Amino acid sequence: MRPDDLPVIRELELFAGMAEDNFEEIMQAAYLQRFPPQVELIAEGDAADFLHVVVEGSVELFAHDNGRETTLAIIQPVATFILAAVLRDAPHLMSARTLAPSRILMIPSENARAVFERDAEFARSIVQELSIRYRDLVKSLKNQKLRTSVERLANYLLQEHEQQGTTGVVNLAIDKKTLAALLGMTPENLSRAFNTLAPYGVIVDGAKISLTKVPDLRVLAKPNPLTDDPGT
Amino acid sequence: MRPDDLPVIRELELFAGMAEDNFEEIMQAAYLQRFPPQVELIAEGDAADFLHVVVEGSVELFAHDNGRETTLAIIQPVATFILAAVLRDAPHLMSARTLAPSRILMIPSENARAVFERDAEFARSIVQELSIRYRDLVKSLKNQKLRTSVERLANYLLQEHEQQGTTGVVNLAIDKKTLAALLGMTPENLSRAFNTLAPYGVIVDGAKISLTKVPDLRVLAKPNPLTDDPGT
DNA sequence: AAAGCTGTTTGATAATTGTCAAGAAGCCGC
DNA sequence: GCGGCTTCTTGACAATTATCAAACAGCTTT
Repeated sequence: MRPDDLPVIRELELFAGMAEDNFEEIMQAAYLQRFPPQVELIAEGDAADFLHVVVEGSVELFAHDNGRETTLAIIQPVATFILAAVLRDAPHLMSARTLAPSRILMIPSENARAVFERDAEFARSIVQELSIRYRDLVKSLKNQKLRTSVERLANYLLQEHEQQGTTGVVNLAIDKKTLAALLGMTPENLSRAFNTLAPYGVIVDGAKISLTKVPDLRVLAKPNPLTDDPGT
Repeated sequence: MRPDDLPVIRELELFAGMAEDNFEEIMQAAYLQRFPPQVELIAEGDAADFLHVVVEGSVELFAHDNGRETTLAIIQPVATFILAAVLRDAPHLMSARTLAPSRILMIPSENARAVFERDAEFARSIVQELSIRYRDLVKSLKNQKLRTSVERLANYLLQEHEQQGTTGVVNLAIDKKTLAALLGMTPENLSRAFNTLAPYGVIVDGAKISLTKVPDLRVLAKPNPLTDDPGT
């Protein structure tokens, strides 16, 4: 592990409050590994042997059923994933693969659970983290059930637009195939959805999306904090 | 509160392990109330003032967006709901209404959080409960994104069939309008989905559904523990 | 029994989304 | 530069799902 990685991980909300010696115990059992893109880190149905932390790069959580595949979330650094499976010592419900070259911290589940049992501050953080993740999932489900694919795309663009600094340009961090899966549609349909949004000032140039009529786009998208705002 | 309610609540996994005096503190601050059907207990956007426990009856969790409404879950006794909002002291993402005449235990959020801060056993239980709920939501999202409406209905019937004792008959506990919303479709479509399942031995007589060709139905539904089995 | 509910079903039609096939655009290695 | 590759887009079509309108069934009320 690089010396400058540790403080960054320490500052993750999940670890920030815990006792120093517990943090050290966890970190000594953990190891940091580099992965190239498109490596499957976790497969659905596997046991949850490690709590994962994306330190660098990005990770896609996806799932199969029925011969189809969908993307459930994209994890950006620095964040943990598959916490619930680790805490319940249950099989993974989702698979995970790297999207970019990534560095992943892997904490053996047993160590994470052991420290959780005795460090009240860590337990509190876990509850907060889980609650946030739960609520984000509720939002995803509402998004999926209550909106059309064009509306989902419009809201995604507005969301990214804000997070990227409201400059009038959105850079897609993931390729369009993955974005389509995340938004619950086929790549062909995503392409058509972008065309549908052209009259609302959405100009596509590869991964660079310009938004020239944000107010119009907002009228179409009808963004709603109770469906869109992540992390609350 | 009825004298025989307390032990039932005490045996909920959420409360089972906690210290007796903490349990008493929570229960003294709480109150149990009766509600007729179709009463809105919680509205989206409201503050999470109480942790709710369905002691008797049933509760529907639903949400609005975009002028549409969908059902996210049906809560059967004895179970808690809206735990995540309470823990984060954040606005509700879902509304809740009684479906049947119900008795609801309402625990002031502050008391729940206070005891959570000091009772490690309670904290542990909350983490387990939250993890289960998180995983159930992942399953709902997979169900919604990876299956057609007919497949969702088929799996719902098989699921209920098992839970009701595998007798060849499923009794719908909720009306078809609500079931349609839960499965993410319109009532008209649910009606047609039942017709589609007729060749697979699904016979509808009001709320009584007979399954005469379960193996055939399973071939169509392709049930998957990682998408269907609740509470793991 | 008639009237008025609510919940459900059916029919006709439209909107949305997916599938299959092919073309276009960009990128990489040689 | 030129293939050869991947990614994305477009077109034609099919499947799925929703919408609107009407009919029907089972209630309760009068």
